[in-house]
Amino acid sequence: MLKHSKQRDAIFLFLADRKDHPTAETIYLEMKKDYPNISLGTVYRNLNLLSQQNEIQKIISDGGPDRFDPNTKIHPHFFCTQCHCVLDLKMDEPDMTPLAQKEFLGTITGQKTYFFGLCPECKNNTRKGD
Amino acid sequence: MLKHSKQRDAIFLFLADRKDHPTAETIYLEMKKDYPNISLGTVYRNLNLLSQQNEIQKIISDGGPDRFDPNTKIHPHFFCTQCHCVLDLKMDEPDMTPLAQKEFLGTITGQKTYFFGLCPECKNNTRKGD
DNA sequence: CTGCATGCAAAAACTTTGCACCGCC
DNA sequence: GGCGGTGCAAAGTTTTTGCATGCAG
Repeated sequence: MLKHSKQRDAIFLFLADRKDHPTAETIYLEMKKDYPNISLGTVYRNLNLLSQQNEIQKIISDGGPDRFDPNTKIHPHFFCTQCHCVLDLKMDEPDMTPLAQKEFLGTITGQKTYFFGLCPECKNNTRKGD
Repeated sequence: MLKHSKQRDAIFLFLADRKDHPTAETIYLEMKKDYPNISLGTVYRNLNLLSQQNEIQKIISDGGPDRFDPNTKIHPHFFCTQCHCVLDLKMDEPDMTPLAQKEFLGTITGQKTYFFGLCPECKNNTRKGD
């Protein structure tokens, strides 16, 4: 179990309230309002510590900065290729590890699933002729 | 359809023979043997072009450099947390897009699934007491 | 006091890009 | 000759890290 520190607890609590999968930079800027002296390095250090302890989840992204999710359950994320938003995606049976483990000789301990496409909003705003 | 160029074709053909999901750097170094003047920028440019055209697949990784796979079908990859190798993982029903699309109001056009854990080799080499 | 955590800034790691030149059609 | 592709190097972006200081137990 990870020890506690003021900043680490604050980062964890801050993230717990967010459903928008913020980046380290966003977290840093937002936290500065309450902790004016906090540094970006500390934010990165603690986000990495927390995700290593599986207290938060790191969302790896292609190109842009990584994002962070307070929900550590295995669940897929959706990346909009147009507006670049990142959404949670609800589906039955998101955990494919039992199925994947069946034919695999190693040991599976984690899974990340990402979908790509147009988010509901971009889909509606995109009409023929655009 | 993407036009052809000597280097682009060579990169594509080089990758087609590899099953180890090399990084851009590896591809660059290996290709230098046959194309001594090729540059890392060209390798990156063409790998990006090819993956945008879905002629190859980019494997996003946490921390390390991205990797590239000649197999563009939806299939999961496995990252060993110990030796950091990247393997293809065989499983039934790797394409979850129909299931994910069912409850999602946007449009899903792609999927990437990554598993993490110990690869078969590392599992065997890790015994109690290590 | 002791040790871990922090702030700061520099550096590292990876990737993209501007530009002049080259080669193909 | 025109145009896209290339090589080179510089710059960009994101993340990590070394080090002196700070704070909690």
